Amino acid sequence: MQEQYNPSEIEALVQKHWEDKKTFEVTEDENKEKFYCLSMFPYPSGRLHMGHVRNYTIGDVVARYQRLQGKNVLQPIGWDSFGLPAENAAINNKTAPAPWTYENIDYMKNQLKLLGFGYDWSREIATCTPEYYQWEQWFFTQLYEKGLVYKKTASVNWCPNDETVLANEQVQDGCCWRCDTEVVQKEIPQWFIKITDYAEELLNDIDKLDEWPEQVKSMQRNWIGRSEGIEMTFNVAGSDDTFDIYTTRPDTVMGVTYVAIASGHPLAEQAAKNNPELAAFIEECKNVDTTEAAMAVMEKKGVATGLNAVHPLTGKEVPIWVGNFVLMNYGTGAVMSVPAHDQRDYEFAKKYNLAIEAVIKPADSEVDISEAAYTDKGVLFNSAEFDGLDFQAAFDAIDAKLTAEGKGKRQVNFRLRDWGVSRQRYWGAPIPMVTLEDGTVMPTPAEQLPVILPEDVVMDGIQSPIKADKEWAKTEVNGQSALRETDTFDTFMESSWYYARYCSPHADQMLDPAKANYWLPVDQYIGGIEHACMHLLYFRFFHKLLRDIGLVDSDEPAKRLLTQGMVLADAYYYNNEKGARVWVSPADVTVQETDDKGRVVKAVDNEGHEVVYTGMSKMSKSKNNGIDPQEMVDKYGADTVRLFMMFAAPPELTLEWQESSVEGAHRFIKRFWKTAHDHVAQGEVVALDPKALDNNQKALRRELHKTIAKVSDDIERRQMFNTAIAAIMELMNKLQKAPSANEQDRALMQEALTAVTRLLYPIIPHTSFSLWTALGNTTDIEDSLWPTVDESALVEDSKLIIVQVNGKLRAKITVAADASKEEVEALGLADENVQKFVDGVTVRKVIYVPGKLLNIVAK
RNA sequence: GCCUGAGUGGUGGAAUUGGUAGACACGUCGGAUUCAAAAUCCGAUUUCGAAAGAAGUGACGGUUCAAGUCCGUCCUCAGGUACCA
Repeated sequence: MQEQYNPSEIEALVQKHWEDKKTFEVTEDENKEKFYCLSMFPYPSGRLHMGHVRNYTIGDVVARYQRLQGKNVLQPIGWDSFGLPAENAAINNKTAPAPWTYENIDYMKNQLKLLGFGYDWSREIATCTPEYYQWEQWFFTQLYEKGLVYKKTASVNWCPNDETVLANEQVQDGCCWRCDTEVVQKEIPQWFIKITDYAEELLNDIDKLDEWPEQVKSMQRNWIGRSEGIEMTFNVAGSDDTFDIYTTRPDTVMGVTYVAIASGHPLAEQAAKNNPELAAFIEECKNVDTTEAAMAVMEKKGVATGLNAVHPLTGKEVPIWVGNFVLMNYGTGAVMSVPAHDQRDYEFAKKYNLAIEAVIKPADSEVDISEAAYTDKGVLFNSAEFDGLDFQAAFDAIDAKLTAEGKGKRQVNFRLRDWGVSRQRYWGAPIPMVTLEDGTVMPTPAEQLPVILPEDVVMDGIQSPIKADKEWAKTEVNGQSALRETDTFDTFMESSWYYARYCSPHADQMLDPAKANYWLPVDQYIGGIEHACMHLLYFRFFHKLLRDIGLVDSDEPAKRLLTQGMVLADAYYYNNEKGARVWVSPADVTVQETDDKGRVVKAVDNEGHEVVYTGMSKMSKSKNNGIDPQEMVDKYGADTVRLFMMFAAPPELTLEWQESSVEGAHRFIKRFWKTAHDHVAQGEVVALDPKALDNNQKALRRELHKTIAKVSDDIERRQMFNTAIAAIMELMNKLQKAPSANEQDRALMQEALTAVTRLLYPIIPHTSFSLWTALGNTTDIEDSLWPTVDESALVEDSKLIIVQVNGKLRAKITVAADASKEEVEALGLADENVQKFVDGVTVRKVIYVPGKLLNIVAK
């Protein structure tokens, strides 16, 4: 054994051993308990950043821990390799997305290997290969046959200058990020999958996810957003036209003073024919940013159509307005407005001088709507026969009346919308649909799958190469000439089923059900909290689709979920001559001035541009603030980086990146190495005889076994790797100072070091692998078992009791472990310092928490 | 705007079920070792105070023998907000 800790040498040797021995390649084994540990696969953006290191280290810690529990552990990895950044990089670097992506995969794969993650590389998949996406195309055609796929028009961001569709991320302050032209909305036909058919099940099954964080479950419940309400029909006065609205507050319906419809509503278009002001407003609405956040904060505007609607209950006429806040694609494209009891309607009514009629008041007072709407539930008034009813009674009565008159019905609605999967981009899986000469739209026939995406293309930055090349779409189906769909899938499609493909990555079908059912569901899934709603919902949805097509047995894809907090870093940009933002890596920025709170006021980059500081944000390609771990790995070794990352914070917490304490992690490993070396250098040890230990040795052994218990609990149940490491550090601090004078001292040290080596193995596997052998073990540490707690070593004969007077700490006393309340109370009251505080006052009450605390209440 | 989190020393964080606030580290300061330095080792380190003690977990209020933890109102930051992944 070498005296000096030399990480680069150790890590290369151990990694080669794993590779030669195929240590982490696994097959189905019915004789062993399986454990499927999965970290969300990376987008191959170029280099790993600290968010990846965190994600994959957590996964590797869990996988290696479970392996030492004797389980058959599957830990696969792959690449979520379609997506927008590849197109941008291709344009900037004058290459094509495919070679850029494959180069990144090669580079990042090597980085993952250098970090020593125990992946089964034989299962590696890249979603941009036809071997993968062909099954997604096949699956989509199956969903089409089942009636779960349909086409409708939906709006996209359109840059009129570049004549291209922009992602939300590519729109900044309403303008194109490349040319700063104002972006408009354009309606185009797109494919949708009916996730809403599964809304109820997706919502109900959240209750089965008892090992998912409450945070995620709560976010998903709200995202799905089940509501109970009433859909009712309004007639247009003086015409046969009708339109529907949905409300969750039917109790307020008697207070409707106007209705608002979307600019794209047929009634609006009709009314605009003879109304230039309205026509202009509808045109203006086309430029409204339709993202939810923008819609919520924008100025609410409207124009009257001149039409009136007939109130379905009162028969009174109320004006129909076009509102920029109503969208044709969501709900019915029309909303009823009750300004007295809805704040948005209230502000709108005030602005345009529309009537405000209160119909709800608190149960025991009058309602005041002079300043704002009264939005609480209450009791109806000014509501004819419904006066005096509360929310639920009014709901039922109004429902009954509308139903009886055929003007409305009770309905459950979801906030969740169907999943639009069409993208007008090149670097994605082609959507396997064709349009025949006669206009028939149908799935690509099975024998023509996969629809291969050509990789040898030139990106002009404007149009997708498969749209630009008019020949690409031409094909023949059923003896007719036909045109292929040139849109590609949303990349969330690929990431929705990769976990299942890993179980049989080379199967010549979507997945091999026997293998999938052996490994699934995933036992531990790990990924960023930013995926709480979208990816994690699509992932659950796809599992149910796979189940309903007969490929898997289970209802949910993952038993346990750990959502890691994001790694944030400072982000800076400057505007180039075109007005577009250029993001600068924080590594290239010098801060010149900060305010009194330490916030950055002035900073410049290496090229002298004054840059704008936007605060801490998620490490990402788009903001160019990812910190590459490579430099740290080169300097300190993978084990130090892993240890540092796990020690820095608990996994769920957001981590604001700073490199300062990496030295401490490195020092710890060096001390661990030296302690082991010094011990081994003293030669042979005898067997430990617990009965022969003196009190100091017993105390040290108790610390050891307490640490084993704590570390096991911290890793398995709590998933708090930082406190597991802190506990090991505390133990090591004691071991370093432990004597080695006699045989039992050394036997105890041997027991401790072989235990600590395994406790640290999940976190610093290379170092532990080497020390395990150095400590005289003849098999690999991967084939050993996790240390067990010797309960007899934990027995204590005395306990420390905290003594408080009126809740304030006044003494700490040591009592026999089996002391009664009375004994502890007597000892506590007898304490000199306690006496000082109870002297001259009456003891009113004594609270005793057994084995822990005594609180004397005195006045 | 809405949904979901977070806020504790100079810094990262600990306090697991309401029971010693600041574990474990980083940094800083002092010391040992050294011709000197690096590395290493030892000690101190929430604030005020000589001490006794007091104050203290984003702000304000409440519940309790006891609150970082529970309740209410608010502030700040982060994530998501359906085409970044």
